[in-house]
Amino acid sequence: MHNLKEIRKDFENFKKCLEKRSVDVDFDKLKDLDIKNREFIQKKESLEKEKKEISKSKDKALFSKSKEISKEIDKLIDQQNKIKDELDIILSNIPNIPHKDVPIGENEKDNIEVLKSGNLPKFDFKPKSHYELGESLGMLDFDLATKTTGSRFVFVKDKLALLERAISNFMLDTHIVKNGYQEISPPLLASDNTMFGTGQLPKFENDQFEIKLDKGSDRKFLIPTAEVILTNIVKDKIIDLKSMPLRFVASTPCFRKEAGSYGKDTKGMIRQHQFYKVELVSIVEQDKCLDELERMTNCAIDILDLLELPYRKVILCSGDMGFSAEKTYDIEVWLPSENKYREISSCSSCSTFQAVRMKARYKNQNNETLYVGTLNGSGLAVGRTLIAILENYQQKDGSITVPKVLRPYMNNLERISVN
RNA sequence: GGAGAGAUGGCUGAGCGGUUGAAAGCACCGGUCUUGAAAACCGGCAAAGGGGCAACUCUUUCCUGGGUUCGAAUCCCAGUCUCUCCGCCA
Repeated sequence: MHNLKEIRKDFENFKKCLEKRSVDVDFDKLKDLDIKNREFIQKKESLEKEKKEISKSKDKALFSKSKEISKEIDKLIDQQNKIKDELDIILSNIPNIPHKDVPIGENEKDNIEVLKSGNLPKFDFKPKSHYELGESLGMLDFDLATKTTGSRFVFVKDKLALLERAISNFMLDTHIVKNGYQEISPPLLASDNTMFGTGQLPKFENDQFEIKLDKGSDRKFLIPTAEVILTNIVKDKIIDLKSMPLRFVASTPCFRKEAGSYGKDTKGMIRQHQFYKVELVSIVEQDKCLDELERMTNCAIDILDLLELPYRKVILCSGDMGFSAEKTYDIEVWLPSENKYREISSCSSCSTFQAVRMKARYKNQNNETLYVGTLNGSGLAVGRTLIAILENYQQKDGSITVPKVLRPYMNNLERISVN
């Protein structure tokens, strides 16, 4: 969420910055509401002052007047709240402003490749897709998931289940030991307030799975990514400067309705309602966001290097970025069956956008209270890593060679083949 | 499910109708002292919002929402959350 004070300073510039994201915002209304809001505040405060003085004077002759003022104040508060609510609705639906480094564009076609690494595998046969491989091994079962649950779910069985677990553990260990992240095993449900903090609510409610608890308390949602719950660790806090940066890693299932993507990637496990992901979150001083983004992206890339998978890194254009991001790198892994790169990680700096929503702050050297910077990135998507390994390490007979770094996590298994 | 206790500033923790935005301690920042550090001593230190170019100033805030009162952290009602004990489940 944007800071109204900042917007007010240079309203035209704010408008211009958001043009890059091609969003539909009623700027005139925003400006108008802000002015009205402040008018009401001023009126209210002057009455409050008057009332306070009567109370201090303890002059009985003025007590009845004080009562009248109270009524007037109530009216003003009512009116002011209505305006404030309208203002907040508009404000909470405005996305973050792209950083100046971000290329301007409309969609993924305008993203710019900044790095390419690894050798594409050469096959003397036609490479199969991950679902063909998994099904013929008898270790990916989509039909069974349809029977028990519905579409866009999968049963991962046997050695592929072990592989999935190995991938997750390998990534966690790397980030914890080598990259200095603290491991967290978080709740998989988040309150509506938490979902608001990272920007999933109110705008993207339709993408979320809501859980009904019996008690009439606030709403709960299955987390669409561990980013939500990890970032909100600092919600409503003023963090000690000495404890920053905070770096968290978690491996969790993620749940997404994927509304609006019907018909896309319907085959296989590229796009599922439930998938595992190892997530990285950093909480940093606000001026260190971009440095941390480079660091975080390198942590994600590290995994692909160790797994010896070919990939490229792209910087997302303004139109393709997520709601809360100021700058995003996607890392895409090579998928032989599709003959193209597919997203396996997305690392974003959200500047202070989420911090304002969460009220997450710190005190700097000068004892000023500032909003923190927040970053999140996949390190990596486990399901898609599984896919990438299946496809890139496949053999002519349909077996899969296990990447060297994963073998210690799989009882030194070197090859996955039909039992 | 039954019975209690509680929710106060970055943290711990007093206050229980009228300069209390809130004692004290810790933490933090500045200074004195010291060869340097520590200790000791002195001073500063809540947040949000409004007005002002600024110095500054005003308002709100002691879990949330109502109520009583000229006046509420303090009294009343409702709610949320946390803790302890008993039961239940693993």
